[in-house]
Amino acid sequence: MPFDFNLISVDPAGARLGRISTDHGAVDTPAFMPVGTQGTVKTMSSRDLREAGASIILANTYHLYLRPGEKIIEEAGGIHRFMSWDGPVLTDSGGFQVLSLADLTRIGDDGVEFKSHLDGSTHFLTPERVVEIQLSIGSDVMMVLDHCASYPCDHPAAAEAAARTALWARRSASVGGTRIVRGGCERVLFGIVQGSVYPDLRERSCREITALDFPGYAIGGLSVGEPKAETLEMVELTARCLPAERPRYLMGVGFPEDIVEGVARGVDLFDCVLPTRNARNGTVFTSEGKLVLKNAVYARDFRPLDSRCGCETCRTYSRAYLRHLFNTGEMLGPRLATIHSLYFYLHLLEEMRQVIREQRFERWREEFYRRYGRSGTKIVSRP
RNA sequence: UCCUGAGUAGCUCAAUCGGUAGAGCAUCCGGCUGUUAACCGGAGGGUUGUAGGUUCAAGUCCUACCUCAGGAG
Repeated sequence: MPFDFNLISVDPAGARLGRISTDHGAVDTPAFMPVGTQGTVKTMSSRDLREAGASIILANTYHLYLRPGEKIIEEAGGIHRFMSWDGPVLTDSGGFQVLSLADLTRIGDDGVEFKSHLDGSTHFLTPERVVEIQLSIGSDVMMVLDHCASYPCDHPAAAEAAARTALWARRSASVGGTRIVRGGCERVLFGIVQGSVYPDLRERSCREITALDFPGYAIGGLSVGEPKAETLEMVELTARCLPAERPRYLMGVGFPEDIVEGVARGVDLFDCVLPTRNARNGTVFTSEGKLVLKNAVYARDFRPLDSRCGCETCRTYSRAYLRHLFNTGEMLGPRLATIHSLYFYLHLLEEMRQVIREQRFERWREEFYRRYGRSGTKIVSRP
């Protein structure tokens, strides 16, 4: 089945229900993509991911290119076979690494020069080369190489990054178009909108990118340090400029409340390291807010992490036990915490799909905040 | 009983010629947004075994005692 996006319904509030079809299966949207940068969602097996409710995962072109190298993944039969994940895979282009590895990069209109964070070797990546690498990796959704500007970023610099992103989008699409059939599977290329926090730049970027007719569009360069109100304003504005019949992907977002607000503004796809990274570092997300496992209050708290959760961790283990695992440095701790937080995220999205289907997203959102807290960062009730 | 060595933060140890006590771990608390992250940051915590002495000044030098370890008998 070729790539397709079917917009099923739109809630009166603006939230969208849809379905993405790929040769590796379907993704009901709005959806959250667990981040598996190096071809693994840290601590999670493929079966764990399925049981947590994942339908699509994200991997990173830059990291896989450095290690093990895209040729090895190609020899293995592609990323799906290599990591034994038969669902859809989206690969990020490495555009974010332009920002996160800023000390090791030099950027020009031709492309980006990376100094490998592993061995210091230098690599020059062009937008064309990044598409070719992703074709070798075998992802279902490829992202164009973009220039993700830092924050704060003045207007001229943001304009330059957005213009470069548009130039690179054209060059990316010139490799084989925006839909490429390879190995019996259709691979699609998503464009990325930039423009920092400047409405005029966001609008211009939208026009330039959508002119290239990508099968999907990402909103990039947000949640890089700007105030939340600005993030939401940019999401809202950008979503309005994007074609309704194509999926919209808000890159790198976010906290549960950020995702709820993104869905409310018509976003279909999200990814973020927060549920996995924070879990490994001892903080999990629950229906009542975040829970910092290492805190002493949980030493004798024998309740599950989240009484409303049905994950393996919550069905089997207590807060006190998880705290013990973290305090002793046992590796089961990060694993059980990751299982929980991903389950929580993925089921939060499932819940949102349900209420959009039933046209009651707005009321549900109020209920969510009553339980979770407006700030979304409160410590859950003490024992 | 004698000889030698050692007693400093909860633990393991630093501290120059005598100059006004630090670190790692542990504890407690934060942070983490397209992963350079099982990571990073902060805080609390001391009558330096006890009692004297020398000195402007003692964790440091001297005396006695206490405790521990090793050795001798």
